[in-house]
Amino acid sequence: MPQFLKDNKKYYTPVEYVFAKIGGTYKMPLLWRLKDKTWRYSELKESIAHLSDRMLSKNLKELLNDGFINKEVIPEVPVRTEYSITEKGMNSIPIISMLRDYGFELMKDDGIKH
Amino acid sequence: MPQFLKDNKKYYTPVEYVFAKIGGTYKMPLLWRLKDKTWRYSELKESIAHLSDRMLSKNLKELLNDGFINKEVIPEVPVRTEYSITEKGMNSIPIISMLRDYGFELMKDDGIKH
DNA sequence: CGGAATCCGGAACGATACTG
DNA sequence: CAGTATCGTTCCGGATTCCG
Repeated sequence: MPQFLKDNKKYYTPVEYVFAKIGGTYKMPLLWRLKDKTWRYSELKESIAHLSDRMLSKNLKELLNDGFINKEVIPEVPVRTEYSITEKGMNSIPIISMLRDYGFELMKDDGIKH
Repeated sequence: MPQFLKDNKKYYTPVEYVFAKIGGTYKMPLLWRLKDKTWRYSELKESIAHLSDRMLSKNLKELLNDGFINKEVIPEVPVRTEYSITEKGMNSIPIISMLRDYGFELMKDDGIKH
C-alpha cells in the first residue's frame, strides 16, 4: 500500500522522497560546494578525495536530470565543463545547512572533535 | 583521509553522521510517531504496514542505544512494552519536520499528489 | 579532460519461521 | 506480546577499463 508512485518507484513518506533526490553519500556535499560558485568536474573530483569518477559522474547526472544543477560544456581544447547550482538546487541549501548544524551538535554530544 | 572516526566507522561530513544516527527508511517515521505519545511495539508495527519485525526491533534497539528513545517493559501478562521519545530524540523533530516540508515541496514540483 | 560501461563484493534489507 | 534466527535478495558504491 504505497502512498505514491513516481517513475515506477514506491515512496511511503515525503522524507523518503527527499533522500531519493538529494540523499546518498555525495549529493549534499556536491550541492554544498556548488552553492557559492561554479566548479569544474576535475575540481569537484579533487575536492572530495575518496570520490571515484563513477560516483561523481553518476551523481552529477542525476542532480542534472532532477534540475538541481546546470552543466555547461565549453568547447575549448581540452574541453572544459562547468557545473553550477539552479534555483531549485538553492532551495535545498537551507535543508543541508540545518542537517550540518544538527550533525555538529550530535558529534559534540558524542565527544567528536572536528 | 577520514575527517573523524567513531566506533571504528569513518565519517566524512556531519550530514553523514546524522544519517548514521537517524537515517534509513524507518528511524524518522518512528521518531515522528513517538514525538506525541508513547507507543507499544505492536502499535508501531501496525502503523507502518510494510515494516517487518526484524527491521522494527533493529531500528528501535539502535535508537535506544543512541539515546533517542526510551523503553519501558511493563511486567503484565502478557508483557507490555512502551516506547517513548527522549529529550535528545525531541531535538531531531524540527529536522524531520523541515525534511517533511521540503519533501512535500519537491513532490508538488514533480506533480505528485498526496 | 570529462566522462561511460562493465563487473563485482558487502552491507542493507525483506520474508519466513521460531521463541521466552 | 515482543521480539530473535536464519536465509535469500537487492542495491549501493568501489575497481577497472575504455572512449570522444
